[in-house]
Amino acid sequence: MTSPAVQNYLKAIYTLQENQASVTTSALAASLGVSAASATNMMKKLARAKLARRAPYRGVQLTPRGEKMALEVIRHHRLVELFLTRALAIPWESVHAEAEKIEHVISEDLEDRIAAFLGNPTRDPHGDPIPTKDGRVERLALVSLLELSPGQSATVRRVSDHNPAHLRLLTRLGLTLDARVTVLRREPTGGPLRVRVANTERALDEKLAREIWVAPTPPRPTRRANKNKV
Amino acid sequence: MTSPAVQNYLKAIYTLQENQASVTTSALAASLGVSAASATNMMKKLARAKLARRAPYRGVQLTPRGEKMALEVIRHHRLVELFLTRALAIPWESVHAEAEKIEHVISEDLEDRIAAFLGNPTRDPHGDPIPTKDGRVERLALVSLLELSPGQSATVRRVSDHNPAHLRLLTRLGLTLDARVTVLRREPTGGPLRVRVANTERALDEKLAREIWVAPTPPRPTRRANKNKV
DNA sequence: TTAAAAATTTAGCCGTGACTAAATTTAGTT
DNA sequence: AACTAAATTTAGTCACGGCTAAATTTTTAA
Ligand SMILES: [Mn+2]
Ligand SMILES: [Mn+2]
Ligand SMILES: [Mn+2]
Ligand SMILES: [Mn+2]
Repeated sequence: MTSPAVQNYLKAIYTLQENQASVTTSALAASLGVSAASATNMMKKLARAKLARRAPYRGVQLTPRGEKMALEVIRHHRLVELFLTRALAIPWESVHAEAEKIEHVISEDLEDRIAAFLGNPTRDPHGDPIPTKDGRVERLALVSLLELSPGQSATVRRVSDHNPAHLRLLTRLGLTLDARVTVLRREPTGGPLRVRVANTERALDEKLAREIWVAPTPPRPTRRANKNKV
Repeated sequence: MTSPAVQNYLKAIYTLQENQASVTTSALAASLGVSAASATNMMKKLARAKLARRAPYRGVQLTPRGEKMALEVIRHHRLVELFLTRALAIPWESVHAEAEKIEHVISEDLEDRIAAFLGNPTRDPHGDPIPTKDGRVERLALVSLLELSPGQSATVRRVSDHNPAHLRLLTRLGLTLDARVTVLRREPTGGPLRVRVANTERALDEKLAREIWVAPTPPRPTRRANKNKV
């Protein structure tokens, strides 16, 4: 019923809304690689369809209906990604591009079968949460690796999936999901981040480090009380 | 590069060419559920693109390039069908509709991985041959079950995949691929065909029987020479 | 052979989702 | 407060792939 174009706009708005409450024409246009005029057009269309609210010159916000539809597409996307890695052993840097197309064409029935096959998973291959069928998403409380201070340890929980080259690099560095990483030091502004992964010291480009999301390990307890783990 | 619409027309022309050398505007339009005017338009476009030759009022024929492209889409379709049955146990009556959409969006790389996963199969779940990557298709020498004379036995090798209800019925009747079937008798014109499958007598609608393609079993050898099997 | 019927093409239109260029509004200076 | 720069919207266009209605060609039947 809704076209791939509409689905892509909804998805993009949803994602951009994680940072800004209202999504700006130029942000949306940039995110989709489309002219500002095209974005304006579609924003109006979404508003007409009650999928978004729009204030001219002020951007759009998804309505509950729009958000639900965005989450449905995102669910398709992430299920397909995970399915491709699981069923065909496709590397994590390649699944995004395929899912970007397949997400628009699978039926609800196929979605359900894929989800069942995967055991109703909650995370995609890059650590992104998979929305439930009724449109609920876990909100991950993670920090970028870049935000850790020297000495802090953390576990990799999510990585950006948009740049295949980055993902290949992360694989080579051992920075895959659930990997333990310790920040050693930060070189001068804009310089690389030095970290230790699997007992090897690595230098991470700031751009790359920003795409790695981690759960910090609580600071090593001081002396007594060593067994307060759950 | 080529749109889903173009791919669907190429596929339809290819399929219709199995019967008529030149594909007629109305046949094409009917096969795609589109107006004759729309078919004419696209036929011109395909001719312009050198994917088909066209003589006004006389129909179209695929060029070698057009045929190659048609076979590529058909390969995608049949690989996807088989993959869905194998990887997700989706019943054979449901895979066609899904494949009809997915065929247009998978990359060459994904195609290759699916083919490898399936062990480079040569038949889809309905017995249709899967074209090779370089565009070769096996031409099956089968006859419709309807054409057998009473007493003849045969093996089911291919069934039409377009009608899910028919496929479900065939499953219930045991008329799946490689099933042995014997024609008992034909009721008066238009009447059902009586057959035996798995030691049960069944009545098949003419319409249904026409969609079942079989390899006839050579007539029972007379007396001597009973072991000439390979 | 000719008239009627059927098939095909042409003409003109529409919605979708892009685009560029121009107009307008908003945001940031001095 | 007034300009200027940046962002956004409007206006107008395009390709695509549909459609209907009318014109034309081919086929069939009288
Ligand atoms: Mn869904
Ligand atoms: Mn992705
Ligand atoms: Mn291919
Ligand atoms: Mn099929």
